[in-house]
Amino acid sequence: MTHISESTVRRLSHYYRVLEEVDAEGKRMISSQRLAEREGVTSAQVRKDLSYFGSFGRRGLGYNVAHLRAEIRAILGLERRWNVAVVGAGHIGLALLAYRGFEEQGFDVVAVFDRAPAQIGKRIGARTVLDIAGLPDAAARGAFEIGVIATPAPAAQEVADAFVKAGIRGILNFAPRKLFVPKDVTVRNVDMTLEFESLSFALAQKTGGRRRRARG
Amino acid sequence: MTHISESTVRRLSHYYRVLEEVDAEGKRMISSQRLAEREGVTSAQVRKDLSYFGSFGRRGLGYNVAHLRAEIRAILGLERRWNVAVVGAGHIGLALLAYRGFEEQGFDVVAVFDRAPAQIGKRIGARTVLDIAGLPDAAARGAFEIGVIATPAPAAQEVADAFVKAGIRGILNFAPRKLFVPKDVTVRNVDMTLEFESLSFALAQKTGGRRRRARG
DNA sequence: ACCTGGTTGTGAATCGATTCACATGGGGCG
DNA sequence: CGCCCCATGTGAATCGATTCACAACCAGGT
Repeated sequence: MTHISESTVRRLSHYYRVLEEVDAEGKRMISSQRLAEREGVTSAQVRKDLSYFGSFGRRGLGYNVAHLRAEIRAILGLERRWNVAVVGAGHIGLALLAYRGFEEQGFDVVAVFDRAPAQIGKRIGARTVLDIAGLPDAAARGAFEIGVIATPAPAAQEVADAFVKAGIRGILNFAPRKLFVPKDVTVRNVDMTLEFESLSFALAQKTGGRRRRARG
Repeated sequence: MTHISESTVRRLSHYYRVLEEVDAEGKRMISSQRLAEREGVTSAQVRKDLSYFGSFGRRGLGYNVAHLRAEIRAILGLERRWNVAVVGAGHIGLALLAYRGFEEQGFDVVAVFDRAPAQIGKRIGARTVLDIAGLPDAAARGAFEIGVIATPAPAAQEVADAFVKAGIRGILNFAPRKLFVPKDVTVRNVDMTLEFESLSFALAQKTGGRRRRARG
């Protein structure tokens, strides 16, 4: 398949959400134009994104909401459920465990690992924090397909290496550190500090009248 | 100033982190090459990013670590502290409040708002959950410059509108919904479900041998 | 003072993603 | 049936970001 850009995949997720809503509103058909408006992109963008995977619409009519929704669901691999292991039982790890939204979308957090003896054995809802030493076995057993890194930055690469070694090929990284992994492993990063800094930059630009390129 | 792309700003944040580490390691100088390696980008990218703001290096020598760090700090607007208000005292809101990392980088969560009477008045660490009705006054008083939306999706746009009306120009949105704001307001989105879906897509591609463009 | 090895800063070239624009196909109505 | 309006799917054009490649520069050694 011609390579699909990350932006396209992200937009597909967005379209999927809009379609869920539109479906709930009882609408049968939707045009690329209206789908686009709800996500703040152009209609050509919507059509181009979809065209990478097939042609799902009907000229003159638009897209059948339920059908397109099912197609995107299949494209995104959401027809099955995915098991997720979280490493790090700190604040982010706990928030992930407490949040039910992922289960609704097909992602089940089936295990939590930590390194600190103080954490191991602790119960969190229905789950027990496991010793990180057990990670390779659990992964080998096929207990999960996605690994989440919710540790402090210094431990992140180490945990990533453990995931990779255990055969995990999808990693969600919350640690503010670039991870190096083989190219058949996919990493997505969520870095809230970076988002705050990005806002800080934008605000400083606006208010500060930031100086131009100071040469010399 | 020639428009700075979001990617450039994000990379600056990354460089800043690397410089903190390198500084802690006691190194005086660093080349664009080595700075690049640690973030998995090219040295030309590093130099180009920096060149938008000035020329901070010395040919033949590289960059002075402490100096470059200070420059990026200034560029990102991190020389001052920023006050943050969080709307939504659910799991994400609580995780943000519990995490100390933001304070270290200069972001103080000074207020938490919620709509539900059951939440209002509740104490969270040193803070008390406030009635959302008080948001405009607090913002008008200049109590905070950045707003975080940690509500369920249906409430997100409404909260964004309230922030905008109150003069807030930087919003961090955790709700899985596109926000529409005037163009002088900056929004950054953190959407964990979307990241999971992006991983799901990648994994499905790998294992499934996903079908090609099905025409007709 | 000159040469050598190293590194920046940046215009030009390349690459990839977005947008344009239109031929193609579809339904409804008279 | 024939006409009109509508909306998709997609090649071509555009736009923006990344990478290339090299002149300019720096320090240290001889």
